[in-house]
Amino acid sequence: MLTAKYVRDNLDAIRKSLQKRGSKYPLNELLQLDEKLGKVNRELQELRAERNKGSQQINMLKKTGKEPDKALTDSMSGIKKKIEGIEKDTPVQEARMQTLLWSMPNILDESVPVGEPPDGNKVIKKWGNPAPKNIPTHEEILGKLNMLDVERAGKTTGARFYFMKGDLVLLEMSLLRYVMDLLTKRGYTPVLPPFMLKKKYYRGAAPLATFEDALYRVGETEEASKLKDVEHVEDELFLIGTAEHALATMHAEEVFSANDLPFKYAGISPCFRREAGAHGKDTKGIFRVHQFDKIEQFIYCKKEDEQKYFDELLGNTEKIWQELNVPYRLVMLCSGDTGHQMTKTVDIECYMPGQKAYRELGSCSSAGIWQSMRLDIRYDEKQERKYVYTLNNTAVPAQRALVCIVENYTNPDGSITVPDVLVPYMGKKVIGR
RNA sequence: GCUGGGUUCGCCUAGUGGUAGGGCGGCAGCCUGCUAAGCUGUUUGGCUAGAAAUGGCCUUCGCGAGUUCGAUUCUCGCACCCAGCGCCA
Repeated sequence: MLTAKYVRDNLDAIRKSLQKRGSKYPLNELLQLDEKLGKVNRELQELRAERNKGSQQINMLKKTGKEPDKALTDSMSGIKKKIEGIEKDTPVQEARMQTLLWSMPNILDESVPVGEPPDGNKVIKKWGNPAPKNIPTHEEILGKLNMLDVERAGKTTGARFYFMKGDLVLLEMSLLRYVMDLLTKRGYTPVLPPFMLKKKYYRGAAPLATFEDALYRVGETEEASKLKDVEHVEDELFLIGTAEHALATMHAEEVFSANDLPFKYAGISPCFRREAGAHGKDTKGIFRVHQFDKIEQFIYCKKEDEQKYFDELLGNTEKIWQELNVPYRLVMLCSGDTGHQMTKTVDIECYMPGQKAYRELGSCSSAGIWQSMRLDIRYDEKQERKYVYTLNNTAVPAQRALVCIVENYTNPDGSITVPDVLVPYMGKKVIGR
């Protein structure tokens, strides 16, 4: 549950973090509102205590067969009126309070460098030897092999959709199965989640702003369409933008014993994104699309294990790209680039020889307790009940990874060499020949 | 879509217009002494007093509204779950 108490208890850190992010979040409004509501709450508590006492008196009298006298019933109805008077004014303020709490950005980790992208981001590791190549775009290469058709998909569905065909489809399946096998060996449970979530739960996994420019809405009811502005309409579904969001909601409203943790999941799902803010960027091919398949790693753990599992998640992804033999680098995102609900993020960027640039192929983040507070996911340890820490990292985004493999493995004759680790899954060493 | 049943602490379950009880599990302690058991307490969230130990109060029976001095209980609306029927890959 989200409470103002959390804000009071972490006020210094929150204030510092908001400043670091350059956020316009109205913290002062929240604090003033909290003070006001606190006062009202204390007043209400006293009145309720009085009411409960009076009710007990009446109860005792009735049990002994007596009726309460007029003085008592008069004072009781007086208290009732006072309570009703106070309660009448508070819902609007409380709703505002909830809005403020829900929309508060996460507290940035100490290690996040201050700055704005792209200059503020820091390269923290490099692997492999990037070598630029003069080659056609992936769309041309795959188009010639009759494995990719974005034109027909553009006609039937729209821009940024695609038909993948032939061995390219099998290559994707090989890639996904290879990654899933690697993660399973490392103790991750494969999960095929629902591809849609109720807003009530989705808003606990990702900030509300996501709904406008990133998510597709489905299953709108008549009531929902009439009451678009009302927060409490729950009967709407949103297509997931990533399995992370489904995996975060999977354990909503649960309490674990400390011994049960951690939970390690490998979620596999299509991802649906509106890409509203990306006009003109990566418009060719399947590098940036509205629908793509992805395996996502997700961990629920105790506070003290956060760093350990962050490193583990990152290590898994590094292992995958090392085995695929693609040069990559790790980039620590700066304060201006770190997502609203994350405490810190390290991007993995793979080298694209054709584009002659490193491109983002995944994001490893800690959400701290941002998600678990909103989704009520806790664990008991000793006498205390604590919020679970949630971490997530891309394992492999299939379409983007295929672009990367095509650029790295394309041959002069137009065929594509299958990476060694995928050969057992693919059943051949070259496709398109 | 229709009809019926349900939603109570981490899990299971009782209950009633008047302080929400029991079991299991967890945690803390005691006793004991050996591969386990027994006993006691505790187990929604928050406000408040105190240096602390520890108190006091409010809140909590899916959500919202109503009736009432008082609602977990009665009434109305909503959500979700389950079963059956219908439809269906």
